[in-house]
Amino acid sequence: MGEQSNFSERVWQIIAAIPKGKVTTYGDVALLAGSPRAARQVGGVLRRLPPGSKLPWFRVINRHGRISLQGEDLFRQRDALEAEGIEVNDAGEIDLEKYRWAY
DNA sequence: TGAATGACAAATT
DNA sequence: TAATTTGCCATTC
Repeated sequence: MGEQSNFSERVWQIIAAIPKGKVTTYGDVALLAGSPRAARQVGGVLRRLPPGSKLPWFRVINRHGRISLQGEDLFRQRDALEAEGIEVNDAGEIDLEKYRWAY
């Protein structure tokens, strides 16, 4: 019971460390977690977060600088990002050059 | 135990 | 340049 895999633990810690007002990519989180080709699994971890999670999951976007979520979830993520000063256009795109977390 | 899943990314068309 | 396919692998069922 309770014992989570090392990968999920790492992902949670890394995402918790993303500064407010910055974003990072699924690929970078995977890299930092020690599994460079597990970007897809990072998304998997976030997808399974409980609704009330305090983790800043919304600071994670894809390598194109775009929000990967669709529908209502896309709007929720965009609003959360804009709420901390990050510019997001109507297509759900963010300027990675400007907001990327330099870890 | 194994097949299915998928909030990605790189390669190929 | 954009769309599609392929590779990837932790997790779930």
